[in-house]
Amino acid sequence: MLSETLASVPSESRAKILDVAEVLFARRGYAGVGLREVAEGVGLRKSSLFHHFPTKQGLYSEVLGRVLERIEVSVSAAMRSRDGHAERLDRWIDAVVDVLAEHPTTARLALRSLFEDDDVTREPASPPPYEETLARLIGGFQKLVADGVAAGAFRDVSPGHLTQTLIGATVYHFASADLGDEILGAPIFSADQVSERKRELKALVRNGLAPREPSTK
Amino acid sequence: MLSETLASVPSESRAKILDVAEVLFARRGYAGVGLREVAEGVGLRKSSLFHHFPTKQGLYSEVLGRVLERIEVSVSAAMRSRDGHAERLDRWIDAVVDVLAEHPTTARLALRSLFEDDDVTREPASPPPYEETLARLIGGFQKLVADGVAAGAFRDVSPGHLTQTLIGATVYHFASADLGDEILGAPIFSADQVSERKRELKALVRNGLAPREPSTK
DNA sequence: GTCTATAGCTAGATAGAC
DNA sequence: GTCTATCTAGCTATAGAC
Repeated sequence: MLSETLASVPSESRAKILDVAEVLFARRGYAGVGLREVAEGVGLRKSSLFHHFPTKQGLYSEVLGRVLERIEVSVSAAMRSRDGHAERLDRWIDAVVDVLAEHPTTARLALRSLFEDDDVTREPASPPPYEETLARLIGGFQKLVADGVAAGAFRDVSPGHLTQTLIGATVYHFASADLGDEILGAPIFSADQVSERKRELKALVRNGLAPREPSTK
Repeated sequence: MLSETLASVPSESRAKILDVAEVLFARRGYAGVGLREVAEGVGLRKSSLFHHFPTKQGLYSEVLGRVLERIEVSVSAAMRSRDGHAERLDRWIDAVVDVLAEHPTTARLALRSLFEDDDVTREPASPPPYEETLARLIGGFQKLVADGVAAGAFRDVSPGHLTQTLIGATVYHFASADLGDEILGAPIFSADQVSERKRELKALVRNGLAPREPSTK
């Protein structure tokens, strides 16, 4: 237990490598980044990286895993509440937007993990370790929507399609960088635009999912 | 004029190269694809590609250009109508979903052009030729929303944020491949799921953008 | 844990025969 | 227009000294 605690403290180099690699992989993807470039960013020689990460694939997997776990921590914390379905959906949006807005790398890497799935990590037939995290994240959201529909809090939407829509609306948005800035006319990562993103999304979803007959209220 | 018509007929090899490259670039991105692989798919030797496309960057730019023009043709045809704002928004969604659903490569390449912008084509400082097409597409949609808001057809949403949301909801959706299939429990490119995508999106947007007080209607 | 050196390979691109 | 042959440069990864 004690030794595990000590062992789980990453060496300084290891943490630095992960940080540098995260920035580069986010920008240019797995194939677009060379380990030489990573090493230079860290201040090491290329071959020293192999002491900490035996393969490039392994490094990439760990980078993706860290990012997805970061998202899951934020989201699962926000969904523990016992509020109504609409409120929990609001909090899901808040949590996802906040965690994606925190670091410019997060959404880009998450997006790559969502649509590049098999082709980057394709050579080893083993399933990537971060897929489990991803499945939990998506499953949790889908259940929230399905429960809300069943309870009559939302109109009869397809949980799967709404999931896809909200992933696109959050992850794509914060991955869009320069183009997003141009479309909004302001930096997407600025505090103003981040909170406006939350407001706009929550309003669209609240209105879009409201049951047809405003029955009880 | 006549010579231009003749010259604009692409040689068979040229067209084949573009087709093969489109599939590969969609799957693995610019850096992830080697020209040897492209040549093999076409049935040529690697060096023969350079007769048709002097650089890899040029080939990639042409592939992206074709894809974005394909989208623009479909979308601009659908928006020529003189209907109301809500109806034109419906048609925009129909057109975008249809063109993205037609070929599995389209959305993936479009997505790459949207969020990888500067980093793939980064070395030559010249602006990529397909950016103009992209700007027209996005500008057209933003104007439609802004006009609809000004006319009172939609509630007071941010055109920029809605643009981002709908790009994500359409382009990301059809780029998500295996994961999308898993989330929907059915192939995203199947006819059923394509028309359900249209229904779900149009319903969400119609309800989500409806003015607060159902005034005139 | 970091280094130098290097293996082994593939990349994009060019030269020139046919 | 396609080919073979080749150039230069980059890549991931390994070996072994310190």
